[in-house]
Amino acid sequence: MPELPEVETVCQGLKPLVMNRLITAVDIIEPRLRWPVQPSLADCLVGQRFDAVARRGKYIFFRMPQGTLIGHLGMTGSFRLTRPDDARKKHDHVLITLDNHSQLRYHDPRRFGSLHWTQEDPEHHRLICRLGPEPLSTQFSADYLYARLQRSQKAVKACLMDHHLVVGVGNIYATEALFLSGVHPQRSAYQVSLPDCEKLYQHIVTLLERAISLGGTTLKDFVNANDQPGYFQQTLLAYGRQGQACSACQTEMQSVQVAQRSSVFCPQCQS
DNA sequence: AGTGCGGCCTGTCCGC
DNA sequence: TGCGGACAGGCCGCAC
Repeated sequence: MPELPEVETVCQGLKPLVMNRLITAVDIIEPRLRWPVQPSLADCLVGQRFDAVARRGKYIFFRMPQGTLIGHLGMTGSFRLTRPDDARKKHDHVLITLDNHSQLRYHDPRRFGSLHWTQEDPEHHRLICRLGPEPLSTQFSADYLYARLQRSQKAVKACLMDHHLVVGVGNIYATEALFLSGVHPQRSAYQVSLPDCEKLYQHIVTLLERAISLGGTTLKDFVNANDQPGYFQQTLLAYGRQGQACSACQTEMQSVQVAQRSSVFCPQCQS
């Protein structure tokens, strides 16, 4: 499942492959994604050239002269570069043919991802304009986190995963940051102290930065791989470890539902 | 206004 | 071995 670091890696990997390439054809094989792909997408894209590839949260911006293609990978989405005549794989939904005899393919078994074309500034797009700050920007800080948590009755984990508060913190990183900070996922947001916010902030940043740097090491061949990066799974201390011993105190890790997401925690270390 | 939940999907895993 | 059902997950949009 692509989290922010994977999306960042995807962007950096795609950039040299598509930059300045002209789109010569677009085939929409399966329009039923998270939102139906606009039928006009093909007409909009043909003749456009890739000016830039950028990330905002978990969204990818493909900037072109007359608009921007906004992509989201959902749970299982991926882009890969193929030859136009390569056999289509199951769940290859959108094929974008480039002028150098290559083809950019959007592949997504669960179809939780999306593709949108917009002519306006993508920052003004309805899916983008209300997003919170980037976690690795100066807009995000312990003080900001504290101020936002103070005015919420929700569970702290639900807040961390709320993209209107901060983007790019999914279930994995929220679970890990809470464990490393000793904060119970179900604690009310307004009961998280400033020192705890400083810990949470620092762990979120460190986790994301480390994952991005590790993602970078596999950057070269990711377009050919499925999106199952194994690197972070080796270092996960809480996510997916229910029933196992806590790495710090050996207490059995437990799991609760928070905002419809499984949340693993150590009942001894987190309160 | 803030919060909670339904729904969109398929691959994987489990029990029978 | 085959089959059905539960589960996982990002995130919008609706209902309360």
